[in-house]
Amino acid sequence: MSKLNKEIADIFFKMADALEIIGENQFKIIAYRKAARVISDIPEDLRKIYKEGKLKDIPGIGEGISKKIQEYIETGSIKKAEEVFSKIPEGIIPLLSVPSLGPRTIAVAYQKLGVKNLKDLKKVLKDGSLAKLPGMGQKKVDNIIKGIELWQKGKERFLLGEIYPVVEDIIQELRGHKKIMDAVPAGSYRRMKETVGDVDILVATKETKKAIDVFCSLKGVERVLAQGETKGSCIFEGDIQVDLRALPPESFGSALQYFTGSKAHNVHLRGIAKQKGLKISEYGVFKKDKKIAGETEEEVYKSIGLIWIPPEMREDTGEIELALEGKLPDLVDYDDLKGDLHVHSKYSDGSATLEELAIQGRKMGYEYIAVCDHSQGAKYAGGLDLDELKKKMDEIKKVNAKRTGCYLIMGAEVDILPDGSLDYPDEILKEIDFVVASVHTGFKKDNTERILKALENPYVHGLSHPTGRLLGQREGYTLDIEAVIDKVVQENKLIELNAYYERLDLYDVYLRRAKEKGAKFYIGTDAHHTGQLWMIKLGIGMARRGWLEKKDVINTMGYKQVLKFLKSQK
DNA sequence: GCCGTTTTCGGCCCGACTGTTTTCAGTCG
Repeated sequence: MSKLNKEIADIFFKMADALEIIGENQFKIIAYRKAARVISDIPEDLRKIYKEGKLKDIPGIGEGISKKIQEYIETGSIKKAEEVFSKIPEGIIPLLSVPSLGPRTIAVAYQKLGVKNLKDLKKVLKDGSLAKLPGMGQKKVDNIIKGIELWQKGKERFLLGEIYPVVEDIIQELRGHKKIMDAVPAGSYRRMKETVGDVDILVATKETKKAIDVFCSLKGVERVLAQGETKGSCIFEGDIQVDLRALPPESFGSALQYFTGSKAHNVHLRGIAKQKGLKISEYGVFKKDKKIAGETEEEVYKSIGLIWIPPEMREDTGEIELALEGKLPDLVDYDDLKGDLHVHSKYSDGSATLEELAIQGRKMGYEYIAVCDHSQGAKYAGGLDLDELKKKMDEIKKVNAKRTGCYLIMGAEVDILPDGSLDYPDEILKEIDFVVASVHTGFKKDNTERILKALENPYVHGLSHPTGRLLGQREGYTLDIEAVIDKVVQENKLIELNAYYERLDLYDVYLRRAKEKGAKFYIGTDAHHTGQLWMIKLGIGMARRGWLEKKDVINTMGYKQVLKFLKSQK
C-alpha cells in the first residue's frame, strides 16, 4: 500500500471510531470503515486515481468521501476530520478495543465523569463513580476491569506460523475421536491471514457436551476458561486461546461459513440474501421461517446464487461478484506443489546437509528442492565464496546421482549490492541453475533503483522476499512496488512468495496486483532447517489469498519441466 | 456516507447474551 493510501485509510478508520463515541448515525460509521478498508486494499496510489478522476469508481467511495480524499491530497488534511477529532480527547479512542467496553459507555464516562484516557477510566472504575451512573452497575464495572486486563495482556496477535502446528495437532486429535464427525478451524486462521487473534474451531457432533469435554481435556490444555453445553474455551501452550463450538451436523455448514468470516464478506452475503427475501445466520439460510440450507457451506452459497468461495478469498474484495457469475479463479491447491524453491543448507547459515534436505524432500513428496544459499558478501550468513560454490555444485551432482532423496537444484540467493550489481560475477551466475536476488542491507534507503538494476541482469531468475518486511518487527523497505512488478514482467523474471512465517512476502494485495500485471511466481520456505519445510503451507495459503492459480506458480511444474523453464529464462 | 431490476429517498446484517431493567440498551462475534 502506498504511504498516502495508508495515511488516508488511517484517518477514516479513526473518524469511524470517533464518530462512534460521538454517537453518529451507525451507517455513516460503517461507511467510513468500509471506505478505509477498501483504500487499504488498493495497491495503486490514490493520487493517481484522483488525477484520472476515478475516485468514485471505487466501491464504497462516493461523493462525500471522494471530496475528502481530494482535500487531503491537495491540502494535507481534512477539515471535517480535524473537527471531529477535536470533539473528543485523543486518549479515549484506543479504549474502543477494550473488551466489554463499547462506544456508549465510553461516551457516558467522558461526558459525565470527564474520562479522557485509560488512567482516568481505571480510576472511575475503582472509585465506584462509573457504577453509580444510570444503566451501569457493579457487574458491568467488573467486566470492564477484566476486559482491560485481557486487553493489556494480549494486545498483539499471533503470527499464523507460530500457532499453525499447535492448531493442526488439536484438529487431528479432535478428528480422531469417535463422537466427533468433523473438526475444522474457522476465522482468520482458516482464511490463512498472516496474523491471527484467537482461534475458533468448529466440530460437528450429535453430542455437543461430550465434544466440549473432550476438547477441554486435550493434552495441550493449560487452562480451561469456559466449559459449557455448546462452547468451550481453553488456553493452550504458548498462551494461545482456542474456542471450540460444537454443532449438530445439520447446521455445521452455515456455522462454519458464519465463523470463518470475514465480517465484511458475511455482511455482503447477507445483503444479497436479503434482496432475495432470504435470511442467513449461523443456524442456516431461511426463507420466512423455513430453513432451506445449512448442512454444508456449498449449499449455503448456492442458496443465494453463488458458487462456493475458498476461505482464503473471503475478504469482500471482489470474490462475491465473481462467485455470482460463477467465475472464481481455480486457486493453486495445497497439494499442487512439486517442490520448494528456496531452502538453505549447511553450506551457508542452514543446519541441514544436502543429503538430509534431499531425503526430507522425498518424505514430503517433493520432486525437487532448490538449495539457495547466501552469496560471498553475506558474511553474517556464511555466504559461499567461489571455491565453496564449486564444492557445493559437485556435491549436488553426487547427491542427485545417488537418488536417495528428491532432486536438488543448484541455487543461490545472491545479495543485491548497494549499486544494484550482484554479489557474484556473471560468469559464475551463468553456471547456477536457479539464481534469486535479494536485498539484505540498506533497509532505510529507497531500494527501488537498486532492485530494478538487479532485475536487468540476464542471469537472475527471480526476486526474493521483495518488500523485505518482517512481521511484528519491521515494515518493508521503501520501495516503488509497482515499478518493481512492471520490471519483473518486462524482464521475464519471477517474483518470490517467501513462505517463511515472519516474512510471507510478497503478500496478498501485491500478489493480486502482480498477477494482474502478468507476473509469474515461485514459492520458497526460506527454511534454515528441515523442521521448517512445512511452512510451504503458509506460502500456499498466502498464494490463495492473492488469488494465484496453478499456472501462475512455477513450483507446480515437475523437475524436468521446471529446469527447462529456468534455462529458457536466461 | 453510500447506493439503486421495487428506490435519487430511505433503506443499510443477524442473533445471543448480559446486565440493567420491567421492556431494553450495550456489547460481542
